[in-house]
Amino acid sequence: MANLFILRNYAQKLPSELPSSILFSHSSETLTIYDAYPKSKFHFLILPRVKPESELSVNDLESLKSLLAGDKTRAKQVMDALKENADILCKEIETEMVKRYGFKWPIWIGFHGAPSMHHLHLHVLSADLCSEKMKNKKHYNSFHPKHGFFLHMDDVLSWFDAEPSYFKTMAALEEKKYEALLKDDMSCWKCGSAMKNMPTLKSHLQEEWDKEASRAKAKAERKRKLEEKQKNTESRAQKEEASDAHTDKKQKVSTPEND
Amino acid sequence: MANLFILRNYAQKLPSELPSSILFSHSSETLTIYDAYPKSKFHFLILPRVKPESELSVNDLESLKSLLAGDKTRAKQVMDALKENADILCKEIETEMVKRYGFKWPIWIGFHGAPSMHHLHLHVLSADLCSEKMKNKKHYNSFHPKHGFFLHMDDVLSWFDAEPSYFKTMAALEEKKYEALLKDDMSCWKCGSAMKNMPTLKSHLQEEWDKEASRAKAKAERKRKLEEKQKNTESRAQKEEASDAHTDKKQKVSTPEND
DNA sequence: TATTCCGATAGTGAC
DNA sequence: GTCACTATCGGAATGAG
Repeated sequence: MANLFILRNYAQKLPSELPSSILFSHSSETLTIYDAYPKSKFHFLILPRVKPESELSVNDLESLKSLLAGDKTRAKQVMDALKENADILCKEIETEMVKRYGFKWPIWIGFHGAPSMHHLHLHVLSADLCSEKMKNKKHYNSFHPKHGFFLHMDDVLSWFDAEPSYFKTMAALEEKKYEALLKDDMSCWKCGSAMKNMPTLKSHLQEEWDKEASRAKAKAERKRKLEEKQKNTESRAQKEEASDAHTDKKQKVSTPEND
Repeated sequence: MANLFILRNYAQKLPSELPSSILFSHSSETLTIYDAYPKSKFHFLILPRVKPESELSVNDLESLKSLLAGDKTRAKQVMDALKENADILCKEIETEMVKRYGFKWPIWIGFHGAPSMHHLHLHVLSADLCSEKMKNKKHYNSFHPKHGFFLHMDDVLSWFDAEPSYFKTMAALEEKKYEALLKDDMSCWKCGSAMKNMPTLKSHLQEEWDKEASRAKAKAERKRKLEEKQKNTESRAQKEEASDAHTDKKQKVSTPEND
């Protein structure tokens, strides 16, 4: 992504004009592309498409800031379209999580408070931040879910329902304020412990994810065994039913609790 | 030189205890060693030896600052011994310059205003600052002959003959003041032009030395030819003398001027 | 906060 | 200002038309 305007470029094209190595999917209002430098195991961008017939110009769609500075109703329509497609994307990511890793884990959906690249883009990425492309503090802090630079979609949507003065304050999106956040010391987004450099952070994040994977897989294994047991019980019950049709010992098995 | 006390260690040993890879020569009062990380084509250190019978302790010899803070007469004796051996060393370096490079160039003799290594050490180095070991700004500024951090021996000796108040001021050698000099922007010690980074500086210094070498060799060549011509003239004169003994056309040939 | 390249800068550990 | 190692920080170029 040497070109700061490449997203704007994509957003003005027809889906058929974009290679499948870039475009993952599309809707009438949005394009979903692979982030060229994924900062998590799964990382996509959803862009609002630039349409000649739309009342929103390419300049309105420059960024979250420019969008929120314009007509609020039209802004909300763009946000809703992005949100809708993010939710669809999440389901697809989850399917792929199970296929590749055997379990699901959370997904974050949000914007950067002070993006570098032109054209509004919604980040949809898995909650791990484990990636070779995660190379420096700015990368990391920009996706830390509690640090303030990463603006969760649901939080941004809530601004629309708040007091107009609050909306106005949040929508100002002062670059300086957000840029400063990127220089802060790093901490693990999961356990909160201080991380003094990138190598340490990256090892730690890998460990956190490995723990998460172990837990999830153990849970999946318990569930599988329980279901197997239930199945046996059912088939035994069926045999018993067949041989002793006047009794019914079948009972519902509750799903194991989260741990 | 991972050990900050290694010079003190050397200074307390007998010359016979030091390997020839470290010790170049010695006198009753001094040791001349090879700088382990030469910042010029020739770079030596002269250390005052620590002697049990001396009135100067190892602490007096800790640094130029500590030496000048003590008895002035004894300090002057140490300085004179260092100076005497530096002058001898210079002659030996010059001989080696001619042997290796075919010409001589200046040699700097002086102290660092704020040394890191313990035990007083006088730097004797050729005026080029061309060396693989010259790696950063601090290295360079610490030997720049006009920057202030490098204290030329003759200047330091002149303090002894100045007003006591001036001696006291200069002898204070405030570390903070000298350390600050090392952070200044770099400039060529020869032509004064600004040098914005080390690679640029090092190429430039190499060019300066190459020019100097060309000039010196051209000069040496002119001298050689002139001497040859003189020799021919002489031998012709001898022949003429032999054949015509009553005339004397021999005349002195002046050394060519510096350019 | 697009990446990448280059180089300066900063902290550490050395025995 | 000892070195060597690691990592961070800081500027500049970048590509396309």
